[in-house]
Amino acid sequence: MEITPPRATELVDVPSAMARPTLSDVARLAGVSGKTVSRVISGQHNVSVETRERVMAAATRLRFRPNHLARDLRRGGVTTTVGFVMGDLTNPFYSSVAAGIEREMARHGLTMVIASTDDDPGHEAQVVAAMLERRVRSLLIVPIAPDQSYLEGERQLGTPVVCIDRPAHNLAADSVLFANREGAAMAVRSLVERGHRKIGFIGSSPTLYTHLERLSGYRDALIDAGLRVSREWERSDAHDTESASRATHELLAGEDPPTAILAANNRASTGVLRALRDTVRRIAFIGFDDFDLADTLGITVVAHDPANMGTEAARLALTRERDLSGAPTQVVLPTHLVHRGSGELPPDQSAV
Amino acid sequence: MEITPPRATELVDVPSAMARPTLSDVARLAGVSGKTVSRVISGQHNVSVETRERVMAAATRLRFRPNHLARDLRRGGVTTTVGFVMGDLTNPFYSSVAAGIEREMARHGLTMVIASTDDDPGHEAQVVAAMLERRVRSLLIVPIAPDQSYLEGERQLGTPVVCIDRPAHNLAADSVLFANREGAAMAVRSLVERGHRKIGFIGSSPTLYTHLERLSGYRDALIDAGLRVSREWERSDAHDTESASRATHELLAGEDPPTAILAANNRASTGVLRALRDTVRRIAFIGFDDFDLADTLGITVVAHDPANMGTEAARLALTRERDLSGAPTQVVLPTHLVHRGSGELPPDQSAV
DNA sequence: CCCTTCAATGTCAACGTTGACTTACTCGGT
DNA sequence: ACCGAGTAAGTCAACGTTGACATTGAAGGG
Repeated sequence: MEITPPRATELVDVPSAMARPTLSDVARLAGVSGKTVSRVISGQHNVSVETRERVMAAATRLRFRPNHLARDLRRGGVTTTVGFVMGDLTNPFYSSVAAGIEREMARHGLTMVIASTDDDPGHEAQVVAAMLERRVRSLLIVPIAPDQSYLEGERQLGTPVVCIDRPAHNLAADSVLFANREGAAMAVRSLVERGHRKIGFIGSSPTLYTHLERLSGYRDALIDAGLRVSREWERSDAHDTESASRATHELLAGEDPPTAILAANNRASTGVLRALRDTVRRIAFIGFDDFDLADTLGITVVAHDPANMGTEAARLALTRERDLSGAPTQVVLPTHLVHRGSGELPPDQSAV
Repeated sequence: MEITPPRATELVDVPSAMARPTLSDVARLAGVSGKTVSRVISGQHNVSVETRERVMAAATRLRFRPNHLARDLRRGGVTTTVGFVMGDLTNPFYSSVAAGIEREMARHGLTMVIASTDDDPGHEAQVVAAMLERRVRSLLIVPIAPDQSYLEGERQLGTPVVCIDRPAHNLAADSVLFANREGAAMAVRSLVERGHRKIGFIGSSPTLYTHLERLSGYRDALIDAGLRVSREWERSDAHDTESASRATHELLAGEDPPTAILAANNRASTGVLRALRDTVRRIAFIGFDDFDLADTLGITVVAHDPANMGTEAARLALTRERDLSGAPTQVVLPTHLVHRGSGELPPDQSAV
């Protein structure tokens, strides 16, 4: 008995992956030229109804999907994609910003590409390069590297650059920021009004713009109130929840501990709250950045709208496309104090 | 005195946006052929050192960025981009998944495109189409539409499809899921062990896979313990924080209120916690999905690892690329109970 | 009935890059 | 001096689509 070898057609009939149909495949099946198919799929009107239907039928049958790469290339390399470069997608602050960008861009038929620098300054240029090579039509970035001058050329070459949450270094780019100083100052003033004289500040990094601004606001408000500014009450090394918690413990274990604490960001807040749970003293607390359970927990915060920050950034980018040479715009979004109880506690007498 | 008209060169010298330099521009400046530039920038080795340096210098001078679109097109339309379609980027669960995908893909030199369906089932196909037209090399999706059969063709055309958190409907795709039933059952068993006989369930939607699985786990565990299953204690209409909070209040205001509550997801948890704050009774509580402050607040949860879910999904997609015809893989990631106090409260006697 | 106008469709080249091939040298061995 | 092998470089076409322009035929005006 002979062993029948598989027929060639059998092998051919089970392709692991057939090639995607192109416009020409559709054209052949519909019996028209490629150009006509092009017209149909890009919705031009000068095509007869019968032809249009025939083309549509052929396209559907072949499961044709126009190749956006080819289209963008032909149209001059300007894509319908915008890039967003941020530090850590896990941080709800950034993801809210991303959601705001995504929504606004989607309204304009644009798609968002995300890349994370993992909060590594050395990673920024690399991640940005990957986006530019994909010809994003604009670049929204939360700058982390100490210098963004390398983006000047891109701006000149027609790619709008918008900085989010922090201004760029050595680059005249549009930016969207929060009223950081004023927010921190409001928080301090509110605490002072409740009788606090010793207020701690827990922040992340002395090189970070938002940290510095908020710290300035904090100091200015203390000075304006005629109070003492003390380095002892300022911590700039709370990079994450863990270190913020530790910093809080240390602050409270000091000789002359504060009766109130201001946390410079959401991560720090989480850490401070964890630390405060272990203390019998009732420390007043205000956090910068609102968060999910803050209302439930009665946490007073300096609130703002991160999604709106994304929206505004998207708008700046879209506007900039139309006037590449104009002076950079800086949008400052308001912060406001949301009183929920934790920031309204009076100074704990046992701590004095 | 005559007015000198601006010289043509002056006008030309101030272009609002000059065209991006191409490979040929670099070639011209370096005095070599385009192909040689191509070799240099794509790191091929058969180029002399001097030529390479000359080309690099020219490229730098012109701020040349290779056009990835053109490259991908020439190379056969397979890009270095993967698509992630999810419901709401604001939900920390999804953003953690996204972070996991992004990280794993970045390790392989791939970029992630994100699009949100805004939890609108009708939006899914549209968003997916946009990605496929951009020729993402694989598609990771949190399915929301009642039917994904429209993706079968894409799979056949060589685009891996991986479903995240929920399986697809009418589509043989790889998927990554959590052990939902088991997680919910564990939570119930733990509550029963502490003496609870009446346990409430607050979930989001009777059409949602995770909801149904978790509800099944809850019911099964009750039945296994010989306890009564009552529709009165099950709520399937807590779509957001607000409604979860309301549902909790209603549950507790009932004739025979539960002494413990299981929330089916992080949004529901937030709502339940808000509602419980307004109650004098001490209700035991367990939430599905871990969250930032859960440890600080002493909230017992059914925990899992969303970032890992993203990582696994990315791996499935990468594996699938190499064997498009194999049977679908289903990865089930473990859930485990994290005891923190809220779930270990005994039944409140005043509530009996 | 011819000429214009316009709608429907087609032809061709180009977007920027790279794979397949070819060409021009150089070098070592005999 | 000659050949084969190897290295460095170049030529050309093609990826899938669309803009510019050309062609066809029918309708409408005089």
